Amino acid sequence: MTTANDAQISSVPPAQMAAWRAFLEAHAHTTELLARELKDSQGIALTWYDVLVQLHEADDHRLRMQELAERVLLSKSGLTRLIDRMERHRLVTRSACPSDRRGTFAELTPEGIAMLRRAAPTHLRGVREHFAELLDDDEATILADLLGRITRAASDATTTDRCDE
Amino acid sequence: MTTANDAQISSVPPAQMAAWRAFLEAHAHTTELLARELKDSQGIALTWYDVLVQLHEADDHRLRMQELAERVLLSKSGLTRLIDRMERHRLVTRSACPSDRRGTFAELTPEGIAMLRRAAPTHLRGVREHFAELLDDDEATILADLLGRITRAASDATTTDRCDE
DNA sequence: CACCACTCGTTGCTCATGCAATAGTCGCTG
DNA sequence: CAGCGACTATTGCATGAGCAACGAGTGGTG
Repeated sequence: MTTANDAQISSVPPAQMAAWRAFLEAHAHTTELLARELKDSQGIALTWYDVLVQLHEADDHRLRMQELAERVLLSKSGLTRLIDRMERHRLVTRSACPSDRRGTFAELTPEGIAMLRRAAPTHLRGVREHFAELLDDDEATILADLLGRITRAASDATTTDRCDE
Repeated sequence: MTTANDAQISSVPPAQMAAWRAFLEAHAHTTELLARELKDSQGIALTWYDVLVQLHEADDHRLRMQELAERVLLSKSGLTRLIDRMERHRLVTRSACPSDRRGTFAELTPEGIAMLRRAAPTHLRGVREHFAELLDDDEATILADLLGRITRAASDATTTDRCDE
């Protein structure tokens, strides 16, 4: 396509490629470790914990399904089943949205709050031990900045590529 | 609830917590984007591409199942099925290991190599566009260093916690 | 050389997730 | 105010992945 096919193949500079691989490895290993620690200590999956946190941070401890799906980085249907399972375990409940009858709220139950309180120390200890303690404040700030830049670019690409791709 | 509990709950400093969330978001968005680009252009999943790359980099374009599983960050059984599917598509073949009759090699076929050549430009363009171009060389080096540190700590924790947990 | 603990890869099972299609609802426009 | 396009959540379906159990094979020890 261009003068050299090889130029295209080697088009990611070595330092950036190393960073990319380090990024993938770090994510896989840390999340696997955190997921296992949480499962072993409380018997719940990381996705469940994430739902509990998001709901806890929301007004009235509840969110619309769509909004929650975006926050926990899951598809709508994926969230529907996840909330099904958590509802069976009494950690959340569904309730109708009065102002829009299409809408459904997922809301934290007292049991859900209790579970969050039990799980949080385990999870936060894990994040601290396997991530936070390895970074000083400056490094953490730099990291958040770099990764925020990457997220924004990816989000832009996702929203715009309906048109320009 | 109490001062002690709060201390535990807030035990990850803000800068590090922000970095952690940025880390999770960046990973979710970039991998989803890259996976979709690869699927749209070549019809293959990111895991397939990863297998092709790992085999291509290996001596004789082949690896033992176990070794390959570790490199593509998948469980043994997960890799078994993945190689099943790729074998059906003629991208890889299995062959016996002569020196250890328990062992199996997964080996790249010519079709596999061809697929890799077709997919690589798409994927590398994606990595460049959505990741590499957003970092200068110094930033990439810093990032690889920080994340490498995190990976090493997680790997250590994974291998040692059979004993100390 | 007989045994035994370990390793390797596969299989059965279960769970988790995304896509496409669907039913119900909303609100705008003619 | 009737109708239509857009949106909300759920469902059917197919795929993907891990855990535990298994059968075959290996290598070290008595």
